[in-house]
Amino acid sequence: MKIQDTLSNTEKELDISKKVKIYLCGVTVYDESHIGHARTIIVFDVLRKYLDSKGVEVEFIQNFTDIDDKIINRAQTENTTAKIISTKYINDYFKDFDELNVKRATNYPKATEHIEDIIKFIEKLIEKQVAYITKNGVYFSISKFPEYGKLSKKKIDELLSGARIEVDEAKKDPLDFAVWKFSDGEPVWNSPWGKGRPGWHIECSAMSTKYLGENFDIHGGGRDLIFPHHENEIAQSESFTGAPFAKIWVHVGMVTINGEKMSKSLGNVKSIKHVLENWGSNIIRLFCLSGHYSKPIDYSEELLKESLTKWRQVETCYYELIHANSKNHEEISSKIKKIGLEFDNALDDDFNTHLALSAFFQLVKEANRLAAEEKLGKDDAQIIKTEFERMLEILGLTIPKMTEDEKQKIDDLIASREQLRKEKQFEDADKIREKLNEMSIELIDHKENTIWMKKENIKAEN
RNA sequence: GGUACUCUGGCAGAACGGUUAUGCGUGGGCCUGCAAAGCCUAUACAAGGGGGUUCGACUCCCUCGGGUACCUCCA
Repeated sequence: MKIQDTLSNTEKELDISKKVKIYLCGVTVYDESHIGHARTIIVFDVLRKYLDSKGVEVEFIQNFTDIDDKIINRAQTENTTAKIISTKYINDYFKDFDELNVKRATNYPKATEHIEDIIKFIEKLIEKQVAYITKNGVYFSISKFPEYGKLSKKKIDELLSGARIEVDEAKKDPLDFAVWKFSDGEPVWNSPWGKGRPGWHIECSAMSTKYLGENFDIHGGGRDLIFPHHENEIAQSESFTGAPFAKIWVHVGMVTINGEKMSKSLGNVKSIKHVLENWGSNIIRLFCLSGHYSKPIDYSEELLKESLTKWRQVETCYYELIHANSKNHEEISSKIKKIGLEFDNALDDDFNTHLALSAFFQLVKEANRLAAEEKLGKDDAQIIKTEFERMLEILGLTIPKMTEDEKQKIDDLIASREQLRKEKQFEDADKIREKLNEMSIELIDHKENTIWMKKENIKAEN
């Protein structure tokens, strides 16, 4: 499997002959998660499920930044503690992402629970003389890391001319960044240098090393983390170990709204909760996977509607497959195999989920075609269903399960409708159909039989 | 201002130095008691502008322009 690496700007082969170790920069828990977070995390979720499906063991670490100025500010305005704020939003996070059918990470380390590790990390940086102490805190000295800027492809003098860097006379270089900030206010921890709290970037260096070792396979996050976050992580970690940090850097493009970035100031942030309520998890996942992960994707009703159309086809396909009972038959196994290969090839080639989805929809179309032509036999359906379910699992799409009781009830209603139709009592027959519609059950009349499908209720559709 | 990425038909989005992408949408049809769903079929002569290389460029090179992101916290 090849993946584009931001650092070398080339495609790199991911070694799947042994356990794959992934570190994903998660969220700062000071507010609701939004659709941008969802995209990054869903992309990594599919990557992970794909590796799972190939039998590759994956260790997946995703941090929570639970100490940060924004959390503290929020706590102050709400007259509460940072701990309460971060706990609340971590709970919200799990609620949202469980509903999005994202598999839980191997571990979700939190900055506040790794202060010891962070302090040890900083101690070594000081020992190696790449970090120094000022009256404000402990700073990493970028002049001690000659390769600074290699990830973001920035030159140090160009960064300086950006002129938007706050001046701190105590720092040796304006670009030096804090690994430890002195502070008296809560929350606060003791350190060998004085009371305070960790800087932002240090937690990821300390925690990734702790859980995954010095050199792991993939380090990822949103594109906006390339600078300064990941650049600084590289500087710290490679200074610490003297060895290369992550093997492959993967960055997921931004979600824009009408071509603009989502931001609080523009007031265009779409929370996951809100979008879930209107569209549900399947549509969101299809939407997030509809473009190449590295490119921006524009959030629009039109695109979501397109995903909805596709989802309806998928639902139909599923119910055609489980009800298939045609006596006719068409040889399809080689075709299905080919589509499955296309799906895998797409993902192997820099994780092209758009092409993988089109392979998936080809499969759906093939099944629906056979059903329409009354040629979907039980055995054929089984062959297609195996492949269909494999893809569904990797993409993280879910078709709601129904109880046997519900199914029986539906079958009974269909049987009485059939009777009425035979007796040409169409008005009464249609009443039953309407009644089923109200239960989100849609009937599909085939020549030989009538089958039903349960349509997911999508609020935005109404 | 700098840096990175990007610019394909109404929208989304591929491949490839020379062949129809594909999907959504739209038109028509099939199926049906009627619907719905689904299927079939037709439909776009697209490549930001300008140059160049080439027998031939959407694909390579140069240049101009547009967009987004980053340069400050951000997935």
